[in-house]
This record gives sequence, structure tokens and C-alpha cells, in this order.
Amino acid sequence: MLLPSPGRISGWWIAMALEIAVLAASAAYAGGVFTYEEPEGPDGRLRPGHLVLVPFGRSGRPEPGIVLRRISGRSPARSQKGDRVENGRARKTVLRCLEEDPILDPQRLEWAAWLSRTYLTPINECLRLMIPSGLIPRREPIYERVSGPIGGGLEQAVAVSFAEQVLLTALAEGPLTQSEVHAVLRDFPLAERRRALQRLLQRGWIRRGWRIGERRLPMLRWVRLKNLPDPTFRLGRNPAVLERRQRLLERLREAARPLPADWLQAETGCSAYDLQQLARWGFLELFEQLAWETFDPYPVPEEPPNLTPDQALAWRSIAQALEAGRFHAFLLHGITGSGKTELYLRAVAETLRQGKGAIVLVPELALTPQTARRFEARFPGQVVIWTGGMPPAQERALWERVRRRQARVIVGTRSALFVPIPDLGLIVIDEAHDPSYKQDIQPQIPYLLPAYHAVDAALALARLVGAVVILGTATPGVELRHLAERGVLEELSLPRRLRGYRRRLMEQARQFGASLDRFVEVETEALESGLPPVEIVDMRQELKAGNTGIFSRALEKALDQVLRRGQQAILFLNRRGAAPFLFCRDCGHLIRCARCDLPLAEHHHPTRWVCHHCGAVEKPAARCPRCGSRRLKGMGIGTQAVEEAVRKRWPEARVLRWDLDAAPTRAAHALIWQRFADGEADVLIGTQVLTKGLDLPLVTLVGVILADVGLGLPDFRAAERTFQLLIQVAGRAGRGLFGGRVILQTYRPDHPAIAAAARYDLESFYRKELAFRKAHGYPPFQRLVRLLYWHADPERAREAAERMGEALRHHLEQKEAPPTAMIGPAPCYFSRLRGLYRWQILLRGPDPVAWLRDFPLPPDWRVDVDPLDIL
DNA sequence: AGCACGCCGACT
DNA sequence: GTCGGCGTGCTC
Repeated sequence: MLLPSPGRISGWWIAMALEIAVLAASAAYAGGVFTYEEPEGPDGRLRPGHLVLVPFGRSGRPEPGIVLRRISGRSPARSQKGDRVENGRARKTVLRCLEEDPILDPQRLEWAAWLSRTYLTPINECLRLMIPSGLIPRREPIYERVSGPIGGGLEQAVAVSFAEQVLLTALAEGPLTQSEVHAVLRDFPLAERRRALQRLLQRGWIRRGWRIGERRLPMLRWVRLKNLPDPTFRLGRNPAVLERRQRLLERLREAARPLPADWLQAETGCSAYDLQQLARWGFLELFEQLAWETFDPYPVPEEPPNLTPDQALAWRSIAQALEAGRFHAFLLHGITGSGKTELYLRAVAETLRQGKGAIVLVPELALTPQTARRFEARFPGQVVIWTGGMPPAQERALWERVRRRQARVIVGTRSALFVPIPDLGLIVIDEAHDPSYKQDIQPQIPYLLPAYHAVDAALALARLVGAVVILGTATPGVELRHLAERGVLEELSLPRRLRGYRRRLMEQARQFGASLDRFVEVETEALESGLPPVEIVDMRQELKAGNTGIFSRALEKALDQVLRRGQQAILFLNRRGAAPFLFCRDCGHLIRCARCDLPLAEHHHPTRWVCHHCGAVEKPAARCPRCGSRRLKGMGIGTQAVEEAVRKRWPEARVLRWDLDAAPTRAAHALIWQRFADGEADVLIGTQVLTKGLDLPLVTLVGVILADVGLGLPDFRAAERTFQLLIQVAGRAGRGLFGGRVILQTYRPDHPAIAAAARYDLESFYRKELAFRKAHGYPPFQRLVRLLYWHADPERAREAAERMGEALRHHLEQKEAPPTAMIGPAPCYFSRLRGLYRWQILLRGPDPVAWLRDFPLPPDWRVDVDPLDIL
């Protein structure tokens, strides 16, 4: 077939037009895809996957876009402005191409289309996931004078304000950017400045254009050690400052080479100021380099250990699949500490050997310097750590390294899946059951991001590019097991627990004065042992026996023992704060968040009332808002209450708390973990953040303060979530030399999730859960789509929901297959959050997405396909 | 979502 | 008579 080329052919203009997905937030509301003219000149010949800037919207602001395809067609007429007109609408022209080569390959474009179809989201929103904001230049409005009065004459005919005159005079000298306009008009109030601009624009005296910023390559700050300070030199007055500065110098001395500043800061806790100060004293030299050139903090590759027989068996299948170089997906079911990571590392090594790239996803909170280090140590200089919310320059630097094939391994959180690494050969998803792999629906984000699940999205991508997927988990959950049973995933298992490699254990044994006698030697390198035994304590019996405290007698005794032996304990309670409820003792009034209608929790240090949903923090009121009584009291317990109880009962114990309050940032998380791992505390108290697969060898006791938290929610996945959490937290015990045990306190010892977790009985829990899901028509037997609507006005929310319900009912009657049931419209269980009234409609059937595909969904409705919860 | 156009009350 | 309220409609 002859492709039409631009030019005049037998009286027709054969125009090449481009379908472009525009990445502006507002574009999604109009479908996301628009037709543009191809520019003439060197920026011509745009191909699918090219990143361009196009004028968009009334303001004509340059917005990033991705070329989807070239289309040919009869030329529309030209308007006076020179734009082509079609259906009465002017067609605009691409402004410029941002990268010489297409930045997305055809498979990624196909994948975006899949995401769009699967999650009922405009394709531009799906593509946005793959374009880091660091690639987009800054754009600033620029104003220039067109015509109008210059000084005298028309001012009398048309009222011109003083501000307008000042602006016109300034513009007579030349164009001004937005910020320059504000500088010129700095003596006028903001509203006045805006009005002046608007009126002059309206009269056509000035014109607005856009200045597109320079795209500078991001630089990276490096640190080189110049001199070590004299031992008598005071590096700081504050002991904490002193310590981290010493740590920094020590780290540089060890490395014996320059290290990146941000990396050093993360590792040592130093601030930019610390670095500057040390440089001023002449101990360090700070310098910059292109960010992606030589990021290579670990030059010596770590030797891979030998595999255990279990690992070797699993490895044979994985190696075979990698060899074949076709799509293949594994469910690697390995209990905590069974050596899954070593298999990931081998698979990555094999992928690199083939000249392909690998993506390794880890749960949000598990991405710590320690995790990163394992990969960097094995693949020095080849690893990029990718997390959400990085500064644009860093994003761009890392993206550039990946694109130039300088880094072939991406380790990151769920957004790392979308980095377009060339020749993708392997995707690993660690702890694949983790809920942080699902993108949730949030009202505060202006974008209509697809509610994707990284596991499903990874499988789809791997199919398109012919890659291998490894989904690793200790607690597969119903959906993953179901995929395995359907043959989508090949199941591999590591049933035995690896206590550690001999080399590491010997070191620990020396350090803590322990012996390795009680380990079963399965092979020359690795030692194995079983999971720690779990003891259930029925807290109702404790109450009967007169114990109203937080600790059962069994847990108290066990903790006592651990502390006496100088070992470590973890106390787990999946609830932050001091008390989850606040009641008035006189009238029984429950204090609620004004915006969410949910109970406020009491927090200490300082004493505050906190909404766990919207994060609102209130100063405690002295009196009950209903009866005026001063007797307000917190009820129930959270991690802070546990911490206080431990400190009171064991004043000599060193206690650390690990929850969102104690560790608001990733660095703080890493720091708490590090301190506990270094033996700076005896007891670690925390919420689910502490379940994220970290090795703490000295922990011999895990106490679950209250296993029932979370079982009360009316959600079909509540039991599964609790079960998985309990298994994960139990796995924290006994990973080291001294073995370990788990004590699980509960008021519901017979609940299937709790009873099965205590026996590590995944099989029976899975069977029961599956029967429950089948009986109630929940996933994986039926699929769910959740339609969400929210509005500050309760009436408008209800009306919109009912209108939508009607429209869907109508659609339902017209369209029979596939059979789909509508549940609702109804207010959500959390019917008001952040001041917004929430309504939902659930669609349930074998394929509700297909059923919805030809239904026009209004953009103010949010769609959650395969929602994790329906609260 | 932004942003502009469009029709009714309190002020220089 | 003008500023400015936010209702409605559009984005190639």
C-alpha cells in the first residue's frame, strides 16, 4: 500500500494529521485524544510514541502529548489564522518535539490502550503514568503588546486604569513574562493586577504567548573525602549532629571513593548543611556531575551464595523460562525467610546476561536503603531506585540512565513498573499480595489515574513484550491462588525456612556469643529451621481471671523472659495513637471528626485528637460539646498506649515505636529499623509498617496485642487481610540464632482468620475463604466494578447517584450479556470523608468492565475496577 | 479540571 | 452605570 505523503495530489491536499494523547489534566474530561497538524520543518515526520508539546485549551498552553498514530485525510479549509478547520473547529499544529526518538515503543502504547480498556480510564491518563514530569519543560505565560493607545488619545475614549497604563508602558519596551508583569505591578493588589491583564487581553491590546523553558540536564552532587579531621576536632556540639557527621566521614573513608550526596544523606541522616559545613572545614569536597554518568556506589560485586535444594528446584523452572525468552509467569510461594530474594537476584542476573532489563517491585514501605543495597551489591552501577514523588530532576536523571541502557535494573515501588526500560525481560513483584500495589481512587488528585493493580498490569505488559514475571509472596491470598489454579501462574514453592547463610550466621554467633548447634545443616551454605510456634491467648479468659491490662499473663511472662535474656521483642497492634475512641463519661457522647463523621482517636506527646482518615489534628477540648462535662476519656488502645504500658511495667527496657506517627518519612522508617537492628532497643512496638519483610535476627518474641483489629469492618476482604497480616507479623520472630515464639492475643480465638493464622494453615484458610467468596458472589468468582461519586452537598451527591442509578438500570435492561448485577446506589460505608458525601454503585458479574464499555461514564464519576475494598 | 462567556445584586 | 457572583459549556 502506498502511504500518502504531504503535498498536492490531483487537486486534494493530502494532509498528515496526528492523533495525540494530551497529558494535561483537563484533557481527560474531553476524552484525552485530539487531532493535530504535523509541523513542517525538522520537527516533521513524527511517529507513534513521540513526546511532543501541543497548544491546548482556550489559553493555548503548551501541554505534553504522546503521538498515537498518523492519520491521513482530506485537508480541511484554512481559517484566517492559518489553522485548518474541520467541523467548524480550528485544528492546531504541534509546537515541537521534545525527544528525538519516540520515548514509548509500540508495546508500551498497546499496553496503555490495554490499561485504558481495562480500567475504563482515558488513554492519556494511562500514558501519563509512563512520562515522568521531569521530562516536561517549564512553561510560562508571556505577554506582548499588540496595539492600542501609547500615550494620549484613546485613554479618554476608553477608561484605562492606572495599573493598565503602567503595564502598557512597560510592555512598550518589549514582552514580559508572567512573573515580570507581577514585578512591574508590584504596587497594586493582586486582584488589580489580574484585572488589568484580563482587560487588556479582552480589548486585544496585548497578547498572551508561552515561553518554554530550557530543559537542562540534571546534575548530581557528589562528595569526595579530602582529609580526615584530627581526633580532637569538634565536628559538632549536638551529640546527634556529631554522630552523623562522624558516620558520614567514616562511610566515605570506607568507600575510598566519591559518593553521591543524596545517597550519603539518606544513609547517614546528614543534612545538606552538614555536608556544607564539613566542606567548609576542608574535610570534604562537593562537586557536580551529570546525574546518570557514574552513579556507582558499590564497585565490588557480592558473591552469590549457593542455592538450597528447594531454591535449586524453583530456579530450574525460572531459568528455563528466562532461557525461552517468552511470556511466563510464576507464583513463588515461599514462607518468610525462605530465600525468595536470592532467586530474584539470580533471575535478574540471568536477564542481564541476556542483555535485557529487569524491573523489581517492592511494597511501598519496604523500599529502604537496606533493600536497595542487596540489589546494588549484586549488580553494581546497574541499579536505579525508583519511588513515587521524586523531584523532577532526579526522575529525569534516572529515566535517562534507564533509557540509555546505563542502568538495566529498576528497583522500586508500583510506579516503577511504568518506566519504559528497553528490552524488558523480567518483572519481579515481591510480596505480591501487598495492597500498596493497587492504585486507589482519591478525590484530591485532579487526574483521573487508572485504578490499576500492579500485578495485573505487569502480567499484561509481560505478555506484550514477552517477559517473565515472578510474583513472590508468603501469603498468596485468594486472587493469586486462583490465578495459579487457572494455570495463568506456575506455582513454585519454598516450603522451608532459611535461617540464614552460614557465613552471616557465624558472624552473628560470634557477635552475640551463641552457638550454631541447633541448626539443621541442609547444605554447606544455608541453614534451615521451622516457623516459630504460635500460642493463642483468649483475652476473655484473662478478663474472667481479673486481668484487665493490655498484656495477658502469658505475654507478660514471655516479655519478662526476653528482656532478662537480653533478646528483642516485637509487639504488634494495628492501631495508631493512644486510644481509638473518645467518650464523655457523663453523657456517653462519642467525639467525631467534623469532616469525616468518624471517631477521633486520642494521641499523646503532645495530646491531640486525630482523625485517622483525613489526618485532621485538633487540640483536645476541655469539655464535652454536648453536655459540657469535663470528664472526657479515651477508650480502647493503640500503639502509644502499648508503649506507655511497657515503659511502666518494664522501666528499664529500651522501647522504640514504629508507626506512621513515629516515622512520617521513608528515611525515618529506615532509621527506626536500623536502630532496632543495631540493638539500640529491646522492644519494638508498631503497626503493620513493621511487617514488611525485614530481617531482625535477635527477635525471639512477637506479641500480637490484639489480633481482632480490622475484623469488624463490613468488607469481604477483611478476614483475608487480617490473616495475611498475622502470618506476616509472626514471621518476624525467630529469624536469627535463638529461635522464637509468637503470642497472639484475641477476643475471637475461633475466628477462621485467627485460628488458621495461628497454625500457619494457609490451605484451610484458603478453602474456607474461597467457599465464602463463592457463596456471596465475590471475587474471584465474580468481578466487581465500583463507581464512586462525592460532593460537599449531601443532596447533590444523592441526586447524582440516583440519576446514575437510573441510567445504569436502563443500560441493564437494554443489554443482557454478560449478566451484570447492580448494587446501589447507596451511601458508602464511610459515608462522609474530608467533608465530602460519598455514594457508590457496585456492578457485579463475570465481566462488568465489558458490560460498561459502551456506557458513557461521566468524568465526575470515578471508577474502581477490581476494588480492594468497598468501604 | 481549568478557563471563558453569560446574566443579575451592591458599590466607586 | 460598573465589578463580580458562580452557572454552563468546551477543550483538536
